Parts: sequence; structure tokens; C-alpha cells
Amino acid sequence: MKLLVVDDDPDLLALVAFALTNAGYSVVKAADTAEALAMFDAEVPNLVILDINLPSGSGFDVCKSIRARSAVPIMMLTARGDEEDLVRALELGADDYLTKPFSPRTLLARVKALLRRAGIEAGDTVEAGRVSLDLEAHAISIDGGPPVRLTRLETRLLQILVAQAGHVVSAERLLAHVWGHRGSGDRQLLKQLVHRLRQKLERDPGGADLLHTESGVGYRLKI
Amino acid sequence: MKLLVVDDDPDLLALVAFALTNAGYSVVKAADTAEALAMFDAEVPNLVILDINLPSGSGFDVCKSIRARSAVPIMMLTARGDEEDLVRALELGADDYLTKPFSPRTLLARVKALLRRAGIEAGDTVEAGRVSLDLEAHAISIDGGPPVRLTRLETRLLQILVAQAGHVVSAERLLAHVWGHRGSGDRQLLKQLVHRLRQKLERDPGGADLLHTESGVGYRLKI
DNA sequence: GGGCGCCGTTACCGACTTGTTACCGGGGTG
DNA sequence: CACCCCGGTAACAAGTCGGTAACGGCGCCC
Repeated sequence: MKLLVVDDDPDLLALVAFALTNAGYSVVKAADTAEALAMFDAEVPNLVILDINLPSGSGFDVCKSIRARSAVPIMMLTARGDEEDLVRALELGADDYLTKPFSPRTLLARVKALLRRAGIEAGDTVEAGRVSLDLEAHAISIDGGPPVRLTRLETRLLQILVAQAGHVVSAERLLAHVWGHRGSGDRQLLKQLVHRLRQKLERDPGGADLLHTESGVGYRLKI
Repeated sequence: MKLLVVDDDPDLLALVAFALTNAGYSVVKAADTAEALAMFDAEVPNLVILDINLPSGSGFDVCKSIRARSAVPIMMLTARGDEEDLVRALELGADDYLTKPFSPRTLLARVKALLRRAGIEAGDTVEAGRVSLDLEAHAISIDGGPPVRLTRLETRLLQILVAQAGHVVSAERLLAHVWGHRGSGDRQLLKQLVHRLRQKLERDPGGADLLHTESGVGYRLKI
């Protein structure tokens, strides 16, 4: 689990990095806008912690740039009183925020919650209802049956569906999670992927036993 | 998603309630300490918005009382400059705060963020009287009967009608909420939508059991 | 180099959704 | 009474959405 922390204050950066490292996360640091984007591309972190007040161009630009190319969870750090900035950040696609000063305990709790919500589990297998998904082996087993081999994309799709099992996941979110947000015309990609997945998983052809379509919304993994 | 708003200023209370209702939340109001606690127990809201300056005993007591019996997210409203009050509120277990004056946009963004952070996914189900509306699955169930699938627009229409169940909602508001724009020439859209909805929901043809027309005003969902 | 799996792309079909136009009927008003 | 506004109903057309099939490029491994 790799986290990118962006802050221009070296002390705070070190503190945050220390707390996260101690909790077992792998941490990448950046001190300004340019470095943040470079690091993001180079390291592809699972979550970004971003100070809203960066010297060289504000944190907004970083947030927007990252959001433009990925659906990775973003947590903003703000000073008390920056409420307007905060709203802008949330509307730009940030997922959560933390008001300085904060305790390491709070930080960790939020990071964990955010990762869980995004369906990014630390473990190598996720389970929900009838299915057990092995993220490492790229395999899924249904009702304790024999494991079925999955492709990379199929695994990514199921990862979020299993994490949100029983709840509808919007097509946009699936697209963002599996492909990383390209043009939104790629509904077809999702259609194909779901279709191929169904052929693998559903023995009853046609009957969408597991992968349920919520028309006009998205897909849902039946519990 | 049910929110409890507590404020002694009737204007501000109405404003906040209106903004939230329009965003699709179901809103319960209270004007003083006693009412707030009674409402909290009776309605069990998913989030509480609480003015720090209440006449009969301060908002602190309400905050503490609520915190003593529930982990529901609490957002405090404060006047600018009440820094100590703010700190006290946060120490008492409030989860976020908002400094007056604030824009509806800010309010909404913060409420959304707070709900998300609390892991309460926006759009579970809304209930009122005989109906239970599943915003996630785009379905409605009447008198505990089998769920009826809804289209996107139908869901949006019912969302606000259910949130305002028992009260008339003006045609303008419905138009604004469902389509969100344009001049008032689009009455026909609303007529059609209501008609299609009635055909789906009312087994008794003609008898407007659920969707009641308030002539010259708008529509009302019967409780 | 040839098979094979993965996956992006195009095409087509049927079903549903939604906007639009037209018509009907009632109630109030000049 | 004629008229008109309002709400309900019907029918149509365009657009969208989801499912399925088929093709072909690409990388990989024998």
C-alpha cells in the first residue's frame, strides 16, 4: 500500500510520513507541485495526502491534475479557517479533508477509512457473500467452488464490486477504478468487460445471478 | 438520508432546511434544546447540524447529550470569532463546524463530505408513510410490497416528494429539482412524468391515491 | 513463427427512456 | 355561451442504454 504525501512544510511532511510509515504504509514524499505530479506518475500511489497551501501554485492544481488522470482517493490538509478553499477542493474531487492541527491517530483512522471506502484492501483476498476474490492469484471462487482464473481488468472490476457488495457502483466509478478515467465515451469497455465476466462466472446463461445490472445507474454484486 | 437541523433563528433554520431539502435530504427541524433532543430520539437522524448559540442552554449541552447516546456525525454552526467555543465543541465530540455566514454551496459540500467520511453512503433509502424509496437501486416499494423499478427522472421526482411527504411541492421546485434549469414552459414534462409515475404506482386507475394533485400549486405525496 | 489469451474497437439489435405534439374535458370568467 | 387556462391522456419520434457478436492488434510463451 503506497501513499503519496505532498506538503511544503518539511516538519509536517516528516511527521505525517513518520506516522504513516510506522503504521506499515509505504510513503512517497513531495514538497511542491511539480514534484508531486512527477511522483504521482512515477510511483502510482494508492492514496494521496495533499496540503491545500502549496507555495508554487496551490494544491488545487495538483488535485485537479491528479483527478484528471486517476480516481485515486485524495485527502486534503487545510488550516482552520480555509473553508472556501475546502469547498473548492471537495468540488474538484477531493474525497476527504483534515483540519490542521490533527493527531496521528486521527490521520491514520481517516486514511484507513478512505482506503476501505475505495475498495483498496491491504489483504490479498476479499470476500463478500458467496464469492471470495484472490487479488494476488487473480482468481475468484464462488460458493466455495473451484477457483476461476481472471484477467487483470476483471480482477480490478471485481475488486471494487466485492468491496461494495450489495450496493450499486456507478458506471463512472467503475470506469475510473478499472481504467483510470479516460474519456467518458468508454461505456463500451465496461459493457464488454461485464459481458466477458458474466460468461465466466454465471453458469445460468442470461440470468444475471451475480452481476446485477441497475439500469441507468451501474452494476451491483449480489450478496 | 435524514438530517436534524437545530437553530433558534427561524430564518436561518428555514434557509438551511430548504437548501438541504432541495438537495434531496429529508430534514427535521428543531428550535431549542428540548425539541432537539426529543426530535433526535424520535427521528434518529443520520446527521445533526447544530447551532452553537441556542437560547435555552447552549448547543454544547445538546452536543454532549447526543454524543452520550450516539456516534452520529455532528456539524456545529458558529459565529465568526467564537474560536474557544469551537474548540470546546470539537472536544465535546462535534465532527465538523461551519462559520456563519456560509453559502448553501458550502453547507452542502461539507454535509456531503461529513456523511461520506462517516461511511454513510448518500442514497440509501428514504421512507415516508406507505412508501420506501431506494435511491441506490432506483426502486420504490409501497406498503411493503414488491419493489417497482424507476427511471432516473422518476427517482429524482420521488426523492423530493418523499422528502416532503404530506406537503405540497410546487411545480417550479419540482422542475428545478428534476431538470434543474430552463423557463417554465416545461410544465408538460412534469405532467408526463407524473402521469407515467402514476401508471406505475397506482393500481387503482384514476384514483390519485399516492400522487395527489394540488391544483394550481403542485403535487403532494400522500402519507 | 505460430498459437493463444487479453482487450480495445466497431457494429447491430431490442428495449426502454424521454421530449414533443396533439387532443380531451372541466371549471372559472368575461 | 365562447373562451381560455389547467391538468390528464395518448401517441409518436428521437435518443439512450444494455447485451451480444465479431474482428483484429498486441504481447507472450513455447
